[in-house]
Amino acid sequence: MQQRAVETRGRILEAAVREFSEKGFHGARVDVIAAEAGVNKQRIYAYFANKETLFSEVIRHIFTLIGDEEAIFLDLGEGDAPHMSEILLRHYMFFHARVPEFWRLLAWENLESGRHAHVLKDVRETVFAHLRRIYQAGQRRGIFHGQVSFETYLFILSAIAFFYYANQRTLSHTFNRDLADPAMREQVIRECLALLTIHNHPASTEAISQGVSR
Amino acid sequence: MQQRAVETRGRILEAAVREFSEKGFHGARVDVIAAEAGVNKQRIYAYFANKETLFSEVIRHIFTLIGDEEAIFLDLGEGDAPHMSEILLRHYMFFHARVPEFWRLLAWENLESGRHAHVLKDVRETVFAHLRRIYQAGQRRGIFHGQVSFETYLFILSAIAFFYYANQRTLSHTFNRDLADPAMREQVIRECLALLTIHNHPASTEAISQGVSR
DNA sequence: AATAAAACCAACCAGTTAGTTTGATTTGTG
DNA sequence: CACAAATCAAACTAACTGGTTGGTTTTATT
Repeated sequence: MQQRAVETRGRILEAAVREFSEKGFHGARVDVIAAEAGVNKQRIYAYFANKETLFSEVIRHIFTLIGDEEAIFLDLGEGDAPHMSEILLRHYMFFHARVPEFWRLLAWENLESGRHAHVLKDVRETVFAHLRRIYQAGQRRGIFHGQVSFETYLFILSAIAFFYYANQRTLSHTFNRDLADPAMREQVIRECLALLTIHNHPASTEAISQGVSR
Repeated sequence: MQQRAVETRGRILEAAVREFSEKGFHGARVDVIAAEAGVNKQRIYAYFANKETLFSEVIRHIFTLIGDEEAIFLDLGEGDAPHMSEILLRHYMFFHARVPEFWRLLAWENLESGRHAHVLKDVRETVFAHLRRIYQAGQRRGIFHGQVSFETYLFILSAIAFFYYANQRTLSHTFNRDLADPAMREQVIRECLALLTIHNHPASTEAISQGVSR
């Protein structure tokens, strides 16, 4: 495959990510992807067997991306346990804001088929194993709840970040608050961290949620 | 409209709820809805202007349902504050398990358009106002965090329940746990409640998450 | 029994869409 | 330059799908 062909294939994939994440598998149009990529429709079928294969590649592409970005967590050590919740929550919140294609495709995927769940697992395994060790060390030091497993802990953090974006429209309406506003997001992050942090002295809680410089 | 017609319209709506919640607006097929309702396709257009109107009715129907079921919270009083988190979390977890059409349609709606957000707001306003009063009274008694608003509190509970179901496939895979198993669900509920409850004595946390008879 | 609403049957229409084909043109490389 | 890979243009097919139509049958009501 020549360099030019590689680039064309790449442009198709990028356009497909946008189209599929916006409208899902059934709503997406192959002709739109071709137009958006500035490419002849025929080229799509030159590089991808059919619409479904293209969709699979899109999922694989975007699921790999979150795995790659999570790699920075490998730099964390046991000493980072006290502010690990904040680091993780901010990472996911910002990631979802920066790459809305991810949470959208994840949502579509869970609604429409769920055939690509294994991809997500594969790209995250290593980092999660690393984080689990830090968490368990933190548990022994009393930073994290003894009865709350690492899985549940990470589940809650993921749930907060995902739900904040995946239900932004309905939430903004229901609570009469504009969740798209960064200031609002900052407030929610602080409050969530306050709720998830163990406070040894329940009376004084001013120290928390002041943010950690990164 | 005769009684028979009312029933036919009802059967169409029920079939439409199933079809739309399974496949979303674009994936759903009018012919399938007709077949599932055991009704002639023509009847659909006798009672609903078009596919989009039918979809709106479906959303309205299912959004009203959650509002109706939340009405039992009106029986709660300030004395229930200590176990309010448990009552709410269990309610939403069980509701999502019993009526998967709700979280699915909510997810579709947020992905596909978001035009019906106001419906959800309208049906929940009254109950939420009631719960807010209990929450704020609880805050004054130290049961809930002083810095965490009622909105954020309810947001987290909703996020946990929604995410647990909306991402069940990917989560089960990633964490190597079968979230469809009721025992697993029970464990997650307990751990989440442990994480969300204020513990005055961080060392002893056995007392919590033993469940509250309802 | 008469009437009208409700429902059925089945063909049909028009627009859409994934995927193909044919043939011409451009571009990079030996 | 010569050749092959890459791309374009545009028409085409076959299946699908939302919605309609015309004529017939069933069912409830008076």
